[in-house]
Amino acid sequence: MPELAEAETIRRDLGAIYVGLTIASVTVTGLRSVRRHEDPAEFAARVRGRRLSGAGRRGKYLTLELDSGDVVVAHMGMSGQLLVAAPADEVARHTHVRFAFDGGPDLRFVDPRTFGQMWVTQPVGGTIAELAHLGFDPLEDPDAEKRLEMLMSRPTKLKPLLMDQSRIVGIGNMYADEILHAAGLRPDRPASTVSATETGRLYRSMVSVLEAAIRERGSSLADEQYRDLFGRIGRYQVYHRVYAREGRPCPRCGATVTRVRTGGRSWYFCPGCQE
DNA sequence: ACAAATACCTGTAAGC
DNA sequence: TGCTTACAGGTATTTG
Repeated sequence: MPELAEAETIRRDLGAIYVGLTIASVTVTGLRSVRRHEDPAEFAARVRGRRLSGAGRRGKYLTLELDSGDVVVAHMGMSGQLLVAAPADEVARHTHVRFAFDGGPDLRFVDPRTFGQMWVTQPVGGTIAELAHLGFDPLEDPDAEKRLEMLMSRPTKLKPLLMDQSRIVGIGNMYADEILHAAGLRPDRPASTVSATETGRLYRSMVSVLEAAIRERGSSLADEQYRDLFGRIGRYQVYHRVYAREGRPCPRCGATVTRVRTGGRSWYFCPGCQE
């Protein structure tokens, strides 16, 4: 469930709490969460006893760098949470993986829908093979604006384009709608019809929405499924202008926010000021 | 190349 | 009070 802003919030807190600490033990109780490993014991054995040397992010994927050179890659899927816990704390329902640290709190992976997963892998020349298909980061890549411009020659509709992780990473259903509203562009607009001026606006909207969302520690919706490491909800949902606001007035032009369903997914936009 | 539907799961809310 | 249905931020794969 976390998109870029939520993953980035988790990454920063993970780094602050756990980098430098050694993983004392790993307990896997949910086999599906480590499904890339044939044997969950192999995952645990490769991680146990290693010191965490860094906490990174590639799109919505979190990367926990180990002193062995291995990297634990984690994706929250729709419902995954990484939570700090005291060793004595009761183990919550749907807890699939537990890490105990020397001189630090436990880290627990809780994921009811089990779309999330984690695995350990060895990067080759700094590249994680399983993440090699991912596109550019809208905030981290210094050439992000130019790369976005290059994508605009395609006939693809803007929303699926923004959400395509092989082109741009980190943007999901929610932030795609918010970014397109901020840019004043309809989600079904073919990218190839977007002018240079509009592309500039799209780029700046992408940056400003994502940066603001990170400042507010991400978005938690009505179900409050997104939680940070400490179990706290985000604050950016307060600033949402179209997402999950069907039937309400657009804060910019007053027209009624519309929802259309396609591909089993909801698209929210304002028919008044997005063109 | 692109668009839409489906599969993978569980939990919750809404409707009857 | 049940029971059924729709829906939920993710990715990957299949079908048209």
